[in-house]
Amino acid sequence: MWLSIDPRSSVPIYQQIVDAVKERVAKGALASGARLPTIRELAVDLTINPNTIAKAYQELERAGVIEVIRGKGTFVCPPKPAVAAPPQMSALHELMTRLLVEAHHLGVTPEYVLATLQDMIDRWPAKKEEE
Amino acid sequence: MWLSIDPRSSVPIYQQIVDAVKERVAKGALASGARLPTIRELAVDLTINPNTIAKAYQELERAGVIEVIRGKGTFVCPPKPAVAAPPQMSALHELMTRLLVEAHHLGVTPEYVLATLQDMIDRWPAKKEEE
DNA sequence: CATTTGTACTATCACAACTAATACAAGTGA
DNA sequence: TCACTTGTATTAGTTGTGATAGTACAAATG
Repeated sequence: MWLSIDPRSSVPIYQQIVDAVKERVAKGALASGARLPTIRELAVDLTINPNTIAKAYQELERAGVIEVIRGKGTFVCPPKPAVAAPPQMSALHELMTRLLVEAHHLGVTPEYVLATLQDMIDRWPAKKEEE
Repeated sequence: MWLSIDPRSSVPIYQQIVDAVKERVAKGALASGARLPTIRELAVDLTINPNTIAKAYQELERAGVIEVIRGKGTFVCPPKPAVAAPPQMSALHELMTRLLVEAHHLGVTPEYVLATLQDMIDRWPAKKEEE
């Protein structure tokens, strides 16, 4: 299947699902319009409660990542138009601060972080260069 | 004072303390050798239970950020030597992935993330240029 | 040796995550 | 229209974590 969950992780199951779907969409592994498994299917597949899947899907819908249609299923939303600095930029800012703070305590220089991030972007699966 | 805690946050209090201290150390606001408040002082100051502070300090000690000495107090550890790629690099890798994934769903381009991070590094309080 | 500082332990409360079971609502498709 | 599929809602119960409270202990200071 396309999802692996660790029930023993301290990260809630529904959050793991949210993160996994977000990452797959961002990397292009789940294209716009793709259909996700139904709540009941996924529940059987991962042997977890349907309510937990439902919670994850609701979270993803609030984030604007998927669209949920009763009787049909759930689908990946079209990508947002690129924006320079959205109001939620502070969330990204916070992530970046945490990144630099963690790096500092691991003895990693900011320059190395920057270079590694650049490299990661270059290798990003959904790169548009070849389109 | 030097710490503000939000008891209503979903982030555990002890975690807020850990994050705040780590950030201050990384930014140079808490220099190596600086003495932190005693557990009991902080507990009174923040009107929270001493056990909670103790938990935060233990976590910080495990992370190698502070050194705890009975009868004396707790002190900021000397900085780690700069390293290219430590074994814990995967933790940073994960943070960077999350950063790029979140950016994608906010409609922010990787290039903008990179530029903002560069800017953030330039403005980092503990910059060594003027030494 | 009194004091200061951190450590350890046990009990208790509150809350969030998860499970479970059931009933309901809305759209599909013949 | 009607059986079916799909998501939604509700209620109840279990479990684990965070936090409080109180007490006792250990180690270094001066």
